[in-house]
Amino acid sequence: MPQSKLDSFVSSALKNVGIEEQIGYKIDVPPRREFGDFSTNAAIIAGKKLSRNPLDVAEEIVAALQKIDNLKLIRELKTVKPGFINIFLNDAYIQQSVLEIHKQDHAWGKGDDYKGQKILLEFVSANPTGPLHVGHGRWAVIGDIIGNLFKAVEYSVTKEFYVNNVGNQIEMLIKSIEAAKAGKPTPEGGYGGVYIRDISDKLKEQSSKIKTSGEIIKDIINQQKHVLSNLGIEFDSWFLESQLHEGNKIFAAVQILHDLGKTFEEGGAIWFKSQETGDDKNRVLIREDGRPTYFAADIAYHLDKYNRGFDQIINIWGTDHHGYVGRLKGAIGALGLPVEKFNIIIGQLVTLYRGDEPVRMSKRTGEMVTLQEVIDEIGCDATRFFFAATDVNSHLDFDLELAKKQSNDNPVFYVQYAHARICSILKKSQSLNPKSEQGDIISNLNDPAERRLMLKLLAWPETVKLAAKLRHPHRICEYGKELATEFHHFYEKCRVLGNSARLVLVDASRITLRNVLELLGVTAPESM
RNA sequence: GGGCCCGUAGCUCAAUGGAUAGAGCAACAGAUUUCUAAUCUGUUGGUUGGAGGUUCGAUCCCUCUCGGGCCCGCCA
Repeated sequence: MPQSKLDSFVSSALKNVGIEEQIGYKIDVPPRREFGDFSTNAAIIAGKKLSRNPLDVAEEIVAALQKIDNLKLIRELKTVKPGFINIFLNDAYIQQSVLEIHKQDHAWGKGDDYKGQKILLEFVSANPTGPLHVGHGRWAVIGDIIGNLFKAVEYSVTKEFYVNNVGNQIEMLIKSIEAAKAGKPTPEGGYGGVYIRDISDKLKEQSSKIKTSGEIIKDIINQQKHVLSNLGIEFDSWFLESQLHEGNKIFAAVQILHDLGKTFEEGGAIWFKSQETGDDKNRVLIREDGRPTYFAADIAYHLDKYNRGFDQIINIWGTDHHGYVGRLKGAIGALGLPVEKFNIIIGQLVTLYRGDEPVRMSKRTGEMVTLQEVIDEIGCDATRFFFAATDVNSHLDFDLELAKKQSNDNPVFYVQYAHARICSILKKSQSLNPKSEQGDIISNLNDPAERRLMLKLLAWPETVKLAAKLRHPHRICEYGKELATEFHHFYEKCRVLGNSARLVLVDASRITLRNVLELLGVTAPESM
């Protein structure tokens, strides 16, 4: 597509001015239309490198580009101000590229940049001590879409959910349920809330299949799975912490650290020398009473991930775990594993509001808004789009009132509406115009609105590539909104029915919008 | 006390170091004999928290500062 093609042109033009290496220039869509369809700062950077006037360098690059392209892709080149090169594309090239969209159809936007690389993506990993809440929803959606982005660039992705089904929290859960069953108050540090009562009520029923603590946990996990599936999310792998205990993998991992001289004993406990890796203090691996800590289990878990042979291991964690990042990376390094394969995406938390009032989540009282309630209230599509549309580095204020209220002019509907509108046109065109022919009609697309729409369509593959590289699902949402805007604009300006070239363009828009929504896991309705 | 993230229009958020900082919502004024008005066009709205610095160029990088969120367990 134009941008990647221009990129190869510019990089070979740079050789003509004596720049062979990567200098980190960019090819952008400029802020104003009169600056061209694309622009590059290559001459500015090259000028600095060569200690020459950037404008002179720009002229030379332009001359080289003209020779390379031979007037096929580029209609005009302009050098401006500090040394930008503004690029105007040939209409014919843009028009022909639109035909490419039809050929690629479902593959349109996908690439094979990372073909064959195996990647493990772990996210959500909520404790099986209660229902998923709104906060989990953010990671669920973000993780799922990052997974889709990775697949779009041909990573082989495994989506994994780690279940902490061992430890104090589980014991506390069982105690809380037993207390509720006996009509006693919630124990100190225990869990409250309706779901605890639900479980204890179930336990009282003669017919209930749920009896043991293992079954209680399993039931909670199944409920979590169910909610995720209501959001369109299926994990490839559910990794139970108990597997590590049963397989004796935790002690094995600690043994490796011990053999490498990374542990010591003090106060009856075995410690990891995490201070050597930059931690504030050393951390316990095996407690005084012989039980391993969560940290030890997590080390074993990540060792297991490495042993499964992934090229990249990625975790999505909330910022409440950020302090733990260095420690775990330190342990991985201490094991002699390649730390650079391991990346943790830290996301900011969701603050829930009901109007102006923040809704405090309390474990104790169990006062929380569950993910399922949100899905029930605003629907799967809106929930996904809402969580995906914001950079994970930003705090997200989730106002339930607003989410409900907006459900009618929520951006997701704006994008879906464009798709539905298109389907309606195409349906109508079939009855009016049973044969839509090919040929050179595509060259009739000369209206500015048509051109803008075409250029936006052609930006799709680059958008996917960049979003995958930066792991930024929100860029896909942004693109969806922009494309919908361009389409609606085009629709107002240009009558489609009876115009074969425009029908081709509309169908290309349909394909692109559908692929956008597909990547986001949002339905692409044919009517609304 | 130490660390991580954030601060952009009234509100919710965009902007891979680029050109005159953009959308949606809200407010105001318009557009429908016409392919879906869940749409479009226009107006109002900004010292990018503040002060320095680096750079041809800073919302973005560095230093300081103010404000907000989160973390600093032999919890998970």
